Amino acid sequence: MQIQPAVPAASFRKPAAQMPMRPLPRSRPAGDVIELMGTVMPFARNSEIYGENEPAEYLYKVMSGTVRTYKVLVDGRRQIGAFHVPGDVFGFETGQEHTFSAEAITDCRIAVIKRTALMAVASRDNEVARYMWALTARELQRVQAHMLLLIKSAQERVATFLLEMAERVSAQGTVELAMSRQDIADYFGLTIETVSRTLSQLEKTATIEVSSSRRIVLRDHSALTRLNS
Amino acid sequence: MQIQPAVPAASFRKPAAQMPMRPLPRSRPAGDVIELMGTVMPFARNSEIYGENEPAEYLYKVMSGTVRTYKVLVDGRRQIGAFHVPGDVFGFETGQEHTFSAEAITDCRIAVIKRTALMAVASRDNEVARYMWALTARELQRVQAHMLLLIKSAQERVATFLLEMAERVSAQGTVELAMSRQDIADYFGLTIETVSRTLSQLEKTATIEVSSSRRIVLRDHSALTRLNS
DNA sequence: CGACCATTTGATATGGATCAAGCGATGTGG
DNA sequence: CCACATCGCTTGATCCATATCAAATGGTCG
Repeated sequence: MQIQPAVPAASFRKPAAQMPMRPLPRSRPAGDVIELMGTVMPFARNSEIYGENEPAEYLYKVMSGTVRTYKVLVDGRRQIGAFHVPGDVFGFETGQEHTFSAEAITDCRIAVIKRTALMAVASRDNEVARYMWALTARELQRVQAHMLLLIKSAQERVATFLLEMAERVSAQGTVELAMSRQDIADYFGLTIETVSRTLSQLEKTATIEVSSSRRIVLRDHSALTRLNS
Repeated sequence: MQIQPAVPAASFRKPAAQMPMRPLPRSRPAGDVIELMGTVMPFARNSEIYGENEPAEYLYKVMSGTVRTYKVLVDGRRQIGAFHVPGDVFGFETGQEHTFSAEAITDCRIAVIKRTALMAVASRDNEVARYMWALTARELQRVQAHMLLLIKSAQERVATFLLEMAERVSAQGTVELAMSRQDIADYFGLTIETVSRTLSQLEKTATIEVSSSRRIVLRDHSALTRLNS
C-alpha cells in the first residue's frame, strides 16, 4: 500500500474558496450541518489532513474510513490524541491553529467545511451554535476519560480500548482494527511490545481471540468490563 | 487546623434561590460576569464545594484560596483533575451533573452563580455566550496538556508542575504550595514517595531549593524548562 | 521466491511502586 | 514547660510492571 495519497495532498488541503455553500435547510438536525454545507473529499491512506500549527481554517467530519490525530513530542515520541471513525467531527480548534496533526489511517472520505462559514451560520442559528459548543464539551469529556486511563495498567488501557472500539465499529462482538499496534501503543503511551503481549495475555485467558492481527473477537465482554473497572 | 468547615458545608452548597441577581452591567468585560452576578461565599479548608454526580446547578470562581477537583476511582485511588487558584472558573459542566468533586484546599472565598441565570444572560448577550464557550475550550486545552504530561517521566511532570505553579502563584521565583505531597502525587498519578524523591533530586542538582516543604525556590528556571521539554 | 514490514515472543534493564523506618513540625494534656 | 502523640514528609530497601534490546515468525506484494 502506498504512502503517497492517491492525488497530491496539497490539492485537498485548500478547497477552492469559491466552493458552493448550500444554505442549511432548517428542517435537518444541527449535527448534519457539516456534510450539508461542506464538500466531501477523499484522502488516501497515511496522507496528512492537516498539520500541527497550521491555521485551523476548516472543520472535518469522517464519512468513511478512520483518522488519527497526533502530536510529535520533542523527544521524538508520538502521542495519538484520538481515533476518529465515521460520524466523528474533528479539527475543531478554539485557537487560530491546530494543536494536533491529523492523518488518514485508511483511505477516507471526509466532509470539509470552512470554519468561518460555520461560524456565520452559528451566529444566526442558535441550534447550530449550541451544537458547536456541545462538540467542544464532548471532546473535553473524551479527553478527561482518556486522561484517567493513562494512570491505569496496560491491561486496563487495552481492555478499555477494545470495548470502546467495539462500541464504535464492531459487528457482533468482532472488532476490525484500522490502526496498527504502533498506533495503539502511541494512543496509550505504551510500546508495541506491551500492547502485543497484553493482547496475547487476554487471549490466553480466553477473554478475546486474535483471529488475525487486526481482527479481534471479544469472547468475554464482562471480563473486559471488569478490567475496565 | 480543623478538618471541619467553619460552618456546616451543607449551608454553602445550596445558596438561597431568592439570592439577589444584579443585572450584568454592559460596560464590564464578560469575564467579570460571575463575580458581578454571583454571591461570594467562604469555604473552610478541606470542605466540599460540590460532589461528583451532584446536579451541576452552579458555576464557581475562586476569589481567594486554592481548590482541587478530583475523582475517586473504583480501585480507591484519587485522581486530581485540576488545582484552581484565584481568577479560575470551575464547576463548568456540560452534562447535568458534575463529573468531578471539588474541595477547598485552603480556606477560600468563592463566587457562586446559578447556571440557569448565566445561561439566560448568555442567550441574550453574545459576548457572554462566547466567553462561556471559551472557558470550555480553555479547559479542553488544559486537559490535553495534562494528558501529554502523564506519559512523561516523574521529573518532567514535577518540573512542569513547578513551572506552572510559578506562573500562577509565584512571587519572584518562590512558589508557595497550598497542596500536600499527596495532592501533587494524585495530580500526576505518582506516589508521595516519588514526588518527594524527585524534589530532593532537583534540589541536589541545584535546580530548586526546598526551603520548607511547602515553599520552593526555583533556582535554575532554564533547567526546569529543559526538563519540561 | 524473496524482500519487506508488522507482529509476536524472549531476555534483561529500569523507573517508579511498595513496604518500612526515621525525622521534624505542630499540637495536646499533664 | 515538657513529654508525647500525630501528621506530613523524607529516605532506604526491595519488588514489579513496563521499557528496551534482540530475534523469530508471518503476512503481503513485487
